[in-house]
Amino acid sequence: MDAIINRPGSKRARERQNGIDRVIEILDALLRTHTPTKIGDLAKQIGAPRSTLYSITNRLIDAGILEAVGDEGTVYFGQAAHLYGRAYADANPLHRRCREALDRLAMQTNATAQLCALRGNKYVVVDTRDGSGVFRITTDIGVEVPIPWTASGRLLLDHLSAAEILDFIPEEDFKLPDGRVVEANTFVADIAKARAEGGCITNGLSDRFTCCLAAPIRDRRGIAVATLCFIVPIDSAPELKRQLLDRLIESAQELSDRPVSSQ
Amino acid sequence: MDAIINRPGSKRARERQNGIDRVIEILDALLRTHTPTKIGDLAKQIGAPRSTLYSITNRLIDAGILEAVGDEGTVYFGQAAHLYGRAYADANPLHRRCREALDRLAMQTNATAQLCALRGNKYVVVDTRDGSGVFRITTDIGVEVPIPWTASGRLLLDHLSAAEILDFIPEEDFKLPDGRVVEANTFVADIAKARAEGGCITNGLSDRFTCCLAAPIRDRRGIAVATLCFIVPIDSAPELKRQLLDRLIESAQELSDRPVSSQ
DNA sequence: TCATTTTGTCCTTTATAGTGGACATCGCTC
DNA sequence: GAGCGATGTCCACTATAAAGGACAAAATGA
Repeated sequence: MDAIINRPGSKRARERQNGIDRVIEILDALLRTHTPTKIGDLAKQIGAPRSTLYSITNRLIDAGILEAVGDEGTVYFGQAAHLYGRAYADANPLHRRCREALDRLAMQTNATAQLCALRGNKYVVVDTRDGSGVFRITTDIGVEVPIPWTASGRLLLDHLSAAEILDFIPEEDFKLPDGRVVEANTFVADIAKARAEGGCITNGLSDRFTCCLAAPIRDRRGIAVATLCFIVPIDSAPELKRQLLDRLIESAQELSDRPVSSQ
Repeated sequence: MDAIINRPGSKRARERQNGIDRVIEILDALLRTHTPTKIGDLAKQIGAPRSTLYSITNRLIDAGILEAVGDEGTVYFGQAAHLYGRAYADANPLHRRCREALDRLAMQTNATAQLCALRGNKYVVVDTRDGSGVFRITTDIGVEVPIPWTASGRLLLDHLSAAEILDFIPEEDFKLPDGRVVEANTFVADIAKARAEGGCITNGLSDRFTCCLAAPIRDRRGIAVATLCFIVPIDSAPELKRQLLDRLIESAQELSDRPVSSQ
């Protein structure tokens, strides 16, 4: 009722799956894979009979939600999916305003500006504006990333207790891509610190060369529903980082709802 | 096999509908309505039992494909839909290149530049760049418009015979919003003329104040899969219109595949 | 060349999900 | 307060769709 939580990847190995659930599994699998995929591979990935997959994907292709890509038997999202997504982005007031903020931030600073949020128990980039600067190690939109790998992740779990945080994040997500492990206690402390400071800076976390700066966008209740962030080279001057973070915090605050009082 | 045709609105009044078809109906209804809608209204629009709609929409909300909007019982597209759509737009090479072309065109000319295509037997705007000029009577992305109302429509049916064209377009779509009726023969002649000239200009068609300029993007087989267009005030100088159209034609040709030869 | 895997389609079976009611709550208006 | 429509939930029934094979054809590799 009040959770921002939906878990697309919740594993229930029912014997016989509902068609709608299969559709959802297919779409999520394609989003994870992030590349056109063969029907047979899709079937394997979601553990469904091939015959079922053929039947469902053909219907989705007819509807334009999926498209047969190029020459060889692979499918990916179709034009209808694009139209649905644009309808969402155009109608959602917060999203609209965030896009404008991203435009401004990227334009003024030449850094890559991103809008990030939770999807299930992962972090995803929802929108990006690539700065005109050369530096560009950017996560693709929609790709799920373990929460502890990110600065934004340290803000988005703001409202949870230490126990809830550790319960929310899968064990294995604390292992960074380079093999290092984020200590649970350190992570919880990071979150508290980020909350106190109203923003977060991480250096060389998800990869060795990037510094991520993030500030929270909050709803009336004070819960962080999204973050604005910058991606800059790790060797940027500390003063510059501080200055960029301040800019993020300012923008994010403008995008936040007034805490409970008026209305 | 070789048709760009999918008819989202094909009316089959089956007694008992498949869940997946219901999902497609729901998504298309929301796209048509283009606004958050109450479950009961959705049920009426697609002719489904309310109980079914509650069950399906709740599942789609869990998956993030739909979202409960604001306070009062309405639903609309959700964040997952946005992510799917971005995945499509980022992965589709033609779409990527078209976006860049739109950016350039809108930037250089200050006019509103659009990417248009067919969806079933209607015309839709797939993407837009609003020019910095004040003039802005823009169709929303994804909203279906009768083909005869548009300049692009006169290019997108290029490859059909007169009979096929008239068979493809619903009778009632020839009636313009102001009550005038586009003569079938005139329309077919318009298409031939547009094909010969490699572009199309319409004045005051879908509304009294706008002039639409369009040029076709073709695949290997020479079929127009999309169009680039400009929206300008109807009283713009003819030389300007001509100049803008030439620019469109040039860009559209660069985006077109080489006609069958190499490869 | 033959062996092996993958692909796309088709068919039968049976668990199940979409129906179409009923029902209790609301929020209206008169 | 009565009358009315809309809302959200629940339940039993049965048409149907997901399943799980089988099959031919195409692709792959040895």
